This record gives sequence, structure tokens and C-alpha cells, in this order.
Amino acid sequence: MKVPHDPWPTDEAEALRQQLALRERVEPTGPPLAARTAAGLDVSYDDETGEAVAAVVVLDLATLAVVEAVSLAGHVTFPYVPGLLAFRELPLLVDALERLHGRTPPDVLVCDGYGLAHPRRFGLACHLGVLTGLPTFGVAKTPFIGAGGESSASPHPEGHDLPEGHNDEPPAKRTPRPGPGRGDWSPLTEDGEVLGRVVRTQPKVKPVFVSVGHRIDLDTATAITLALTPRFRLPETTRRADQFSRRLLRARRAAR
DNA sequence: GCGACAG
DNA sequence: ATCTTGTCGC
Repeated sequence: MKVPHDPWPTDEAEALRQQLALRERVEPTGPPLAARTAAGLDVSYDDETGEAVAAVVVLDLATLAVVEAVSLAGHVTFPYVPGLLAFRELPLLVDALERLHGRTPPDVLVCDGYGLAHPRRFGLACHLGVLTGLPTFGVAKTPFIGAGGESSASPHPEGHDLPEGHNDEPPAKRTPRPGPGRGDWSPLTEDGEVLGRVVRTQPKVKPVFVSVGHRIDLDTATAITLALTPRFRLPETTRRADQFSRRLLRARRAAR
């Protein structure tokens, strides 16, 4: 598949300009998606050499079997800057996506990071969605916007969740933690604006952060996330892409 | 004003 | 992201 895009920025100022221009083209919702396949994307880095390996793995959502997997080795062209992650990861990921030979593109792209739950409402998932025109959403492993960093000042030895959900009494300031069961979730908000969800993908296991990227709604993104996590905390798409890129980077390192 | 800050 | 083995628990 082809993925047209402007020349990649070399500095932060230009990256910011592109981000603000591209965000006008995001479609933060979409019709209920009957996805058959989902692609996971990830990039592994070698700090020593500045080398990086991107991987895209397409899975059948019903069986979680691998339909296709491609990869691409290259070099880091942009530093990691909170809020500008896309400019570090997308150059290689977009080129890797163009290596997909599948008859039809994946029905949805599951990104490693955030979508709308971003300082300027245009995280990696939104960016990739706009460039490819495909439905996308992000599943992040750690808090960024909204959801508190789990380190509130409550003097509880920790262990049980408070009767979260709808505590109508005190105006909920902090984003509530989701219930302990698989599938439980709580809204990820900022100033009352819903930017995503904190989703528990495994019983009593640290939750993940789901946010819409492009042409999909939050309910569908949540449902697909759960379909991809029957056994582990992170989506199978993310796990496969992560393992693949990491393994290739290691092999490349050993052959050097 | 001083931190914190997806991967 | 990355440095890293074993180990406690269901």
C-alpha cells in the first residue's frame, strides 16, 4: 500500500507546524467497524549505532493468527520528544507499511502510544491514521494525559480499589481507576473532555490506555483491544510487532 | 516558577 | 526505547 506524506521534519519547530496542520484532517470517530484483520506496529532502537528496525504484523482478529509480517531497518532521524513521538517512529513505520503485499490493507492499525489523548490532540495514532486514511487507535502502556500516575497521596497500603465508578458526592478530579475485572474501564479525561479510556485487559493487572486515532469510535477501539488481549495485558498485535522488530535488531547486531 | 512527560 | 535473571504467585 502507498502512504503519501510530506518530507519528514528535521527540527522541532517544523514538526510542530506539520502536527498543527495535519490535525485538521483527523476524523475522531467512525461507524461501528466490522474488522477482520488488525495490524500491530513497533520500532526497536539501538542507542549505540542509531540503528532502528520497524515491524508491522497483520493478524486475523478471529483467530489471532499471523496473516503477514514485514520489517524494515533504518536509522533514527528525530529524537524522542514528549508530544512529538510520531516524528521519531513514523518515518520507518510508514516505509514498512509500504512493504505489505497483502491484496487488501489491514482493517485497522493498532498503534503503540496515544491518539487523541495527546497535548495537542494529535498523537501517533491520529497521525498515522491521517497519512494512511485507515482506521487507527492507540494502546499505551503508561499514563501521559489525563489519567493520574497512580501515585495519589492516599495513605492506603494499596491493594483494593475504592468504590470507583460514580462517586457522585465529591467532584471527581482525578481520573478514576477502572474496576479489577477484565473489560472494566474508566474514562480518560481532561477538563471534562473524554480523550480515551483506561482499560483493564487482564484481571487485577495494570490497565492500558486506549484512545482513538482516526475513523473509529472509542467503543470499537475498546472492543478490538479486548479481542486482542485474551491472555496478556498488551494487544497481541503489539506483542508480535515488538518481538519481531526486537529479534531482527538483535540478529542485525550479532551479524556486525 | 518548577517538574512531569507516549516510546 | 534500553540496561536484565530469577522468582513469587495464580
